[in-house]
Amino acid sequence: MNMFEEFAWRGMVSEATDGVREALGAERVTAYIGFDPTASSLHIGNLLTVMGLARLQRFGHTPIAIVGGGTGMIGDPSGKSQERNLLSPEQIAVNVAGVRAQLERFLDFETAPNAAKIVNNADWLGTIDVLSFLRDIGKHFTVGYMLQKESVSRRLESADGISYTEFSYLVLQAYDFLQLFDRHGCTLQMGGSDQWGNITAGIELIRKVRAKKAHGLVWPLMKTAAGTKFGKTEAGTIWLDPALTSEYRFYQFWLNTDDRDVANYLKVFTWLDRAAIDGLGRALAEAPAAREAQRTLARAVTLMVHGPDGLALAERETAAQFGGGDDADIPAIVLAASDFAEGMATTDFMVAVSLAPSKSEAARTIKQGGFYVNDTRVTDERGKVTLADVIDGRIKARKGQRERRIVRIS
RNA sequence: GGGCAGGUGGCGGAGCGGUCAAUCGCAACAGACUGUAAAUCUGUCGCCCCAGUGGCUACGAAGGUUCGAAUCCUUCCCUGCCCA
Repeated sequence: MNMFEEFAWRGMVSEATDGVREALGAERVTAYIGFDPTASSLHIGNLLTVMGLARLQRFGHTPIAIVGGGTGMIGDPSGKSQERNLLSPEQIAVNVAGVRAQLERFLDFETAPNAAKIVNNADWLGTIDVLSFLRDIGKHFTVGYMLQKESVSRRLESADGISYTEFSYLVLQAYDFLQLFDRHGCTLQMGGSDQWGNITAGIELIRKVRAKKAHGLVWPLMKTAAGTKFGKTEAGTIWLDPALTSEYRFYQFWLNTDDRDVANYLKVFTWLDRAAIDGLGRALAEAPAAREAQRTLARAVTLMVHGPDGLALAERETAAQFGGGDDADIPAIVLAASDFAEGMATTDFMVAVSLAPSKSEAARTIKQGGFYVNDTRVTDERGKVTLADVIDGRIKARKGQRERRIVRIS
């Protein structure tokens, strides 16, 4: 099975240029994917992209990750309904460094002959002057062509419009492809299907100025069965950086995967082969409550992202949170005993342990019967938490069925 | 530069002088059910308190009219469409 077929069965081919399949089967290809440095950490939406590069490398091809230090200054209109806020150059520099460090965990940058590379498009976008850019690159794009791009046309039809800045993005990304073609012999660009327009623009540019054929391959945008955006939860984005999303939360995200999505996720986010994934699909159909498939998914992805120690941490905390484990494995919040000398208002307590964003909300949760101290439902929203609630130096607090906190009193 | 239409809560979108902290949908939160799933049903969904026919802040910004303004007027900022 060549790489294209592998991608196809994993559901990672949405559109591809003619000849990609043959090219990937016959030769050693250099391919790239872009990463937007909009944050200092990658999130699980990017993980899909990272896996694309990692798979590419395993098939003997050479992956290039391009960190968009230049294009990040502009903002890609694809898939965005509104103009983006521009980040400062300093912030982008910080983000580029963070993203680069994370990528190094997934790709092999050492082993020849197909070691991965990371490049920053600020290297060429930051140095080209306006006149050269307009003459040498801009000349190859007609406005009509650009207007036809879905990313542009949709924004034109929206109430917000599109600025000249974002309108130009397409050309910048096309120029990236040309640069990588010239510098690294890169002939394939991959990405999510929202990138198709940008990718084909690059292919066109290479054809026009170098008279060479380049390729594109995009996968479908990941959606959840429930129709929500993949990778977002109530708590926000799931980041790869454990400082932003703990190993436990990361693991839990995968464990809570909808039955209908789990097979797709296994294909995309793990290295498991077809037989293993089919087997897990059967297990899920026969014993859905066991959630064997979800468990395998959560273990595999957590191991890959956070390593064996991170996985162990996540599993210990899971055991503690959902029975059977030791409470000591749940990170405790420390509050001073003096705060409780005269009792702390329950609503203040909830805010202090971040189980409620405001006292009003805390009071509401209590009224609705959603707050528990030491597993006993609290009924008085104007009551207090006192030292009498401390058991073995700790207070257990819980909102709803799943949000738990261990508070250590010192 | 001219004309027209707009800027309302996380999003979409009502309201167009008092009864508006603001209809409704989505998202979210709690409860029931359950498999830490989905679907469904119920409740909630600006902040604060001494919890009330309570206080405060908020309908792009700043002023003004009025007993009273998200709603009227003025200026400014921003967006879309059309014309130049």
